[in-house]
Amino acid sequence: SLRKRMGGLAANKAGLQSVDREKGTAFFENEARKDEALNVKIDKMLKKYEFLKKDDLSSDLVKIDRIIHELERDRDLSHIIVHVDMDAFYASVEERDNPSLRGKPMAVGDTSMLSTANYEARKFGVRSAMPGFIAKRLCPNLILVPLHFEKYRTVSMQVRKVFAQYDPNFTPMSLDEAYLDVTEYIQKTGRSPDEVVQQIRDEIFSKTRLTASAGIAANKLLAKVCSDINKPNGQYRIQNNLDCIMEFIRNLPARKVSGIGRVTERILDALEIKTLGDIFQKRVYIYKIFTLNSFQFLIRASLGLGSTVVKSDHNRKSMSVERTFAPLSRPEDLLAKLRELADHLSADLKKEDLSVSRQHTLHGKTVTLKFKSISYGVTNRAKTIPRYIHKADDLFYFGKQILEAELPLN
DNA sequence: GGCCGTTAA
DNA sequence: TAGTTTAACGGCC
Repeated sequence: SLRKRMGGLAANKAGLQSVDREKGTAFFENEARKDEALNVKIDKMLKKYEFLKKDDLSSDLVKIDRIIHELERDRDLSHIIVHVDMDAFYASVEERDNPSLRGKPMAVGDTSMLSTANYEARKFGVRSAMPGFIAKRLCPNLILVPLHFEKYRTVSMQVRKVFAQYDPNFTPMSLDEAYLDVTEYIQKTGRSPDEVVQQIRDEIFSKTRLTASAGIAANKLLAKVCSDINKPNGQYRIQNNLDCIMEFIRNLPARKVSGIGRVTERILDALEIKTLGDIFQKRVYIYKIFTLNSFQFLIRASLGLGSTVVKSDHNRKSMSVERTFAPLSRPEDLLAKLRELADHLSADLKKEDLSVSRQHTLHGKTVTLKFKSISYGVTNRAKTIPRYIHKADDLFYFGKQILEAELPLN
């Protein structure tokens, strides 16, 4: 599909949580609304949980343990998977190229949003995805450096060249992160996983003067958790051995698993689940309360199971562009904004077409418009077209239909 | 198919 | 003064 998005109507100040959010702003009000909605959802789950506690769930448990037996039977410990993650990537690139920044709290981004903070700044509670003006209050001496994407892309290409030598089919996850399957390389060279990964990191450093951290394990889920353990500039391995994996998993906070975020953490917490070990213990309740899909995901995590497939080919499913801008409500202003976005998106489409050296390989049939209101509420409106489009005029035309159906805004 | 929510970087 | 952007996926209707 193809999505066309339109950011809207931004404004205001800040919200709060502990240090980084302030009460009494539209942003905070919106956060509070979302929070309340989550509380309601959690309450419902909790009610169900209290009922289930009184039930006899032994037949469910039999069913579940049959599922688990099958998962266990398919466990694959034959791969050595590596997750490599550059340390504070954008910030490190900026420090490298301007040594006067070293040792000082610094973040890459602007007053409205930060991409990365260096470790000095993190000591003050400055985090990525934090607005720069909030960060400035936490750390008045914080130096803000604007983004230099071209530079990060160049560095990323250098790093990827290193990866390719160890696994030609490595999976890049972003400019600064990738999964590698080094099983073959290790068989070929007869060297140890730790040694090989140390060498990858050394090579990255000698090519870029930047440090990376890495996790080594039997699958991607575990490797990803591991790459965080000795960050920055370190690596950690879980042996390809069931006992080692289980030992590692048992007391691991659920939140460490990629895919378990703030909301899922809070839901699990309400069910008295903190660690992956707890997930396994309470598997019957998870089975009864969550969808089958979510149950499968959580139970696999609790067993330390994860994908061992590392491949480079990737099919994009959508492309989008969005902007947050000062409040607008006049139709002609909104249409002008839509025009900009349509032009921008079609240019992005074309750029990717050219990089594959073909013409108009990318096209889509669903156009989505995203609206953000002055109260920070977000709504999407989509329309699927009976043909494929890619031209700016077509994006604008169908975007306009969606927009006009929503007018007047507010 | 449409819309919403969650997650991640 | 000021709270992003892009992509993917799941759930539900």
